[in-house]
Amino acid sequence: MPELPEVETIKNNLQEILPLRIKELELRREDILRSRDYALKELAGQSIEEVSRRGKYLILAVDNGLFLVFHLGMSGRLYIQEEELTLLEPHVHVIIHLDKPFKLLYQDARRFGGLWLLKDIDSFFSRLGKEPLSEEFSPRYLAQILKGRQTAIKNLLLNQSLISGLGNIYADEALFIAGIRPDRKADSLSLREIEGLCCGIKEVLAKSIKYRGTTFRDYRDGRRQPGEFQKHLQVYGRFNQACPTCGQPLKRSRIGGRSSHYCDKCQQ
DNA sequence: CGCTAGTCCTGTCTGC
DNA sequence: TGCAGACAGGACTAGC
Repeated sequence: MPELPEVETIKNNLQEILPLRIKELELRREDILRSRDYALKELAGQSIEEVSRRGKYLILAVDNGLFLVFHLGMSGRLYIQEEELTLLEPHVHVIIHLDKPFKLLYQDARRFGGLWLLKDIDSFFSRLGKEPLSEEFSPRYLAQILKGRQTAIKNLLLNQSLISGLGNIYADEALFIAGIRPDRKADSLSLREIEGLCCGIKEVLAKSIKYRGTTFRDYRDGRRQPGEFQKHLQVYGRFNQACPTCGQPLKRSRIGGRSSHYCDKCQQ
């Protein structure tokens, strides 16, 4: 699914077309709306002035203080389509009709994603951990959240209440950059390894944003274009292929129910 | 509290 | 070609 770099890319796409005046939000499947602090009708005639991201969530700020929050789950897409193009792809669950020659579509085959209509986003996002690209996300913070944890480091990187925005792809890539096996107990990392991991996380996320995210299958950006970072992945999805550093075939195993990709030789 | 396994969905790929 | 089963980028929960 879209992880931090993919959601950031969509955010950047949408920022270029602001402001967006909403004519109507058409909800084509009720269960996509996860919770609601206000009625859909309140959105009519309002304008979206600001788009932001928190973890893997995309936040559209409406000018009367309301918020539209999307999470794209595994297969969600949020993209613009010309207004006169009435033919819809399957699984388009939300259409935001705009005062412009295009509309904003939310498409999600697996429906793990969803939409929240919120008045107070602070409490909604209070359960999320630090943003990995922020200055606050430091080796010191990482050391603090690893301390005493017996779970595999990979599991910890995916825990959104500790670090918000990392998913399976970038967790594997960051661990490879840092030379740390994904099944290492979190508590067993040295300070040096923690520093390397902190750098690795920031590095891989920043680079992926530069390449507009990773498209394995489903992901598309706000213009419905695939990303390019899949060409730069070093371990994810490369089971049995040569390690980019040492040439040995890469390994794959299951950690916390998720597939993990790593090099037996380069990661300790 | 920490952690694991199961669950929600559909689409795609693999192997028989 | 058909079909069953595994698997997929996430996150919540029940239960130990």
